[in-house]
Amino acid sequence: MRNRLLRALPAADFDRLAGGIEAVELPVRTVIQPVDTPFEFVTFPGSGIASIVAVTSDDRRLEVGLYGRDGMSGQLLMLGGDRSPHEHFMQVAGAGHRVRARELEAVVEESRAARLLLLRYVLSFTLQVAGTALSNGAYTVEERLARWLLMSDDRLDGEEMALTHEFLALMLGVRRSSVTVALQVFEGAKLIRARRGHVRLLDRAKLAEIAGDSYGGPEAEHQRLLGTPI
Amino acid sequence: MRNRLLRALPAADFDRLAGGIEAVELPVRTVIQPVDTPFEFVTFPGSGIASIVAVTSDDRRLEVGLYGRDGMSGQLLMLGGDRSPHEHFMQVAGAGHRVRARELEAVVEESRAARLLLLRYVLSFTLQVAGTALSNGAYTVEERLARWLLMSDDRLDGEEMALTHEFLALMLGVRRSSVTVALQVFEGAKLIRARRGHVRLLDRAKLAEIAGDSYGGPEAEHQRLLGTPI
DNA sequence: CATTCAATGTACGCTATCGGACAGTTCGCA
DNA sequence: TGCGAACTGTCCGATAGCGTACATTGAATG
Repeated sequence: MRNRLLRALPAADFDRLAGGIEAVELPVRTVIQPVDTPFEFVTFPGSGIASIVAVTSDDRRLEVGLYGRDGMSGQLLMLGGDRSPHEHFMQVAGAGHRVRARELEAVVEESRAARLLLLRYVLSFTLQVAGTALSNGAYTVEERLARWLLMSDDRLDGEEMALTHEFLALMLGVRRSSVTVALQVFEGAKLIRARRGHVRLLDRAKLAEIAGDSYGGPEAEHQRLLGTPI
Repeated sequence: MRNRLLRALPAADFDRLAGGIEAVELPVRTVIQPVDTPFEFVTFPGSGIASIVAVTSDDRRLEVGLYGRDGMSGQLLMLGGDRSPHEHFMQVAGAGHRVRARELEAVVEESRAARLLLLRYVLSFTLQVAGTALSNGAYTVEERLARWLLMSDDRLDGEEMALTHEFLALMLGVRRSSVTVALQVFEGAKLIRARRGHVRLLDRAKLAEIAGDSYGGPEAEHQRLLGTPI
């Protein structure tokens, strides 16, 4: 059980949930939560990365947030919602656990500690989304790409990530070739090592320098509020 | 008392708060909530518009969200936070009420109904922020400006809004003259009436057409979840 | 009523990014 | 082992929006 939220849940609450917890494989492109569909399960990844993507009616897509072992799919459930206008899908393959939304709701209803824990996660998530709004509005493609790589790396312990330029472009809402060029710049500066369909970070510090204020704020707040790094 | 959240609060909870509720004037540029400062009050505007702005270390500013009589300043308080990395300030002057953060926390702690109400507002707010991320990443200045005007107008019942191009540019993270030009286009098409420091919407339907999917989704969800228009 | 300053209109060259196309490369599968 | 599909590199003209500067207008104030 590698998901940080499940691990941080008070033992009594965890035990109450335990019977309903189900291990799941999360291959790349798995849709964890379809658009505007009533919540059935809440998924807690233990590894891999899930993207939350807004879809426009002319079928453009843009990432508004992401999570891995630090989060879960039911952010809006915690706020009293029953569905999400965004799609959640696995951007980097992984595995995790899931629980029926109703069961989690029941536990959270009764346990103040569980509620506070998950709401603090939702807080951290909200800051991340605000950070995405800022990035998209005020930073260049290169800066935004650096931010994205750092955020993903945070959730993967420096593992190599299986990602194509095409996917990255989708996430950032830019052309595929803009990503290609930016990655070349990073590789030229030995900040990353890129191979067909794979990226590994080599120099987080320099990437953070490039990302500037688009990276770091929400992450620091997460650490402060949840008491653990992402 | 025109704030929708205060009005929707169960009578018993409202009465518990009532002693601590204080009427406040909210002139333009009033800072309702300074950056990274522990919450002291939660402000419920009854009129006017508050902007939530992210500030970078090189002092660029960009709006991530806004609220008026539909919202309150303590979004993060409801999630267990004690401060916000964003600045809240009045973009259009108004008036409202405020309560000590502790008092609101105490009421929410004990009243499930109050908690659910305010969390549903936070949900709606989160969708708005995600909408800002989408707008900033995937829409043109004209589309984003149309969205902003509509969102503001929603909170002002068609009143004229006192706004300069400079302020609008700040909100959208674009040049002042880009706003000037876009407003001219709108005025030329008789969608708005602009005078020095003032804008009034004349044709919401056409503006919504221009804004496209950048406007409407979060607003519809708000209606569905809170049971009232914004 | 004159003055001053904020707000607005406009112009110009510049840059990032787009949209789209195409060729080369690598991978997995037949 | 060879083929086809997916991925990556590169290039082109087009364009939205930038940065900056300056002129004009209107409102408020002495």
